[in-house]
Amino acid sequence: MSLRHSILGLLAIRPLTGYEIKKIFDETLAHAWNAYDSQIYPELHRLEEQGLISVEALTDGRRQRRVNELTEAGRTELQRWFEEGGPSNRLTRDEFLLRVFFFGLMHRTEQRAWLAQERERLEAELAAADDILAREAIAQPKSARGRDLLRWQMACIDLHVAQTTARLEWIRSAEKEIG
Amino acid sequence: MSLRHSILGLLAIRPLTGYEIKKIFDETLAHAWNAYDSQIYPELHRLEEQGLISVEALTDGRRQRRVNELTEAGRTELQRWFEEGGPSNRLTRDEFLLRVFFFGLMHRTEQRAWLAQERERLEAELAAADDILAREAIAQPKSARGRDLLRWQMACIDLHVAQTTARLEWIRSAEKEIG
DNA sequence: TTTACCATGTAAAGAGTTACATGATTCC
DNA sequence: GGAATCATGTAACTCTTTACATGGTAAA
Repeated sequence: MSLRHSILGLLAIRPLTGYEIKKIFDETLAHAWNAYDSQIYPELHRLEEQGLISVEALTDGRRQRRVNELTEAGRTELQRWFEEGGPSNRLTRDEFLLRVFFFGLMHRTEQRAWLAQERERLEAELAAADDILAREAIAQPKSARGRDLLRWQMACIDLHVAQTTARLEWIRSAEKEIG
Repeated sequence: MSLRHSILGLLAIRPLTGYEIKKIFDETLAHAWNAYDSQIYPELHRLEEQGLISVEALTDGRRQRRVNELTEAGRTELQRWFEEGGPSNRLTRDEFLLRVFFFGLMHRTEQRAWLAQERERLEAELAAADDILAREAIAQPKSARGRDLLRWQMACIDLHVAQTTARLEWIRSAEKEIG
């Protein structure tokens, strides 16, 4: 149930609409967790039903928005998640590694084509991550809390960058080896 | 549909029973892909229905085994997967990174406890990977094909180790920073 | 005889993906 | 007037997880 906690976590920072949540998922949180609208909106309704968030339905002019805010019960649940620490027993599922595992079954040309494609994809991903890091580097949150939050959010992207870089280097050396 | 292709890939090496497939998943392939028995057995039945594998039901004594073998159609499908290269649009879902993202919301003690727990988990994982690598290093496949297959399988684990090491180093530096 | 391993599944619930559906507002 | 963005959803399907269920064989 990490979708649930990723939403509760965002709402612990400030109240948000479903649309804003999706934007944060796509822009910043994408390196750690992401979800489709069609998963987010129903989950918000479930959270409301269970009293973990409260919703204020606004109608500015004729446009409707639902602002979601964490309740005390929601804050408690988030805290529980932090404390549980979680065994995180999830089985690994990584299509990239799966293809590498079966690389010996592929033809040389297929190997080359796939490596080149993945290299380009990862390079683009790294560039996008660098953009975010550069943009946030000039952000000057006013509160100490804001600084602390941002610092770890950036650390999360840093780690993702480090892992992606390891993968990219693996690709480059594999490309050299194959020739 | 990567479960399907991970199974077809294994059967391209040699015919296997569901039980053997699960063992390979757990021992070697676990670094790339894994699945529960309850997912593997039904998938084998679907693959048979669709003619991608053929099954020989054996009864040694009173014990039953179903040996699964790739058909020509199965080999074609696997080849299609290799060629398609795949956009692999999957959204990222990494509970580790998710927790890091929200680290600023956690208390110092929770941060410390969680980092220590994850560090131990990853250290154990690395040790297990090293075991496999050491075991396979002394394996001497007879055919050139066998050597090539094994080489990339080990490369897959190497990459997983590199990524895990990056994560572990991040944890260690985070632990130092928190104090 | 009991433990570890071999061997195969079903059922129900939960999570994620794709496709469909609608309409308002803002900026060029 | 059209494109981009704001804004919220439902339905159907697929994939994954957890729990349940059964029985054989080999070695200590």
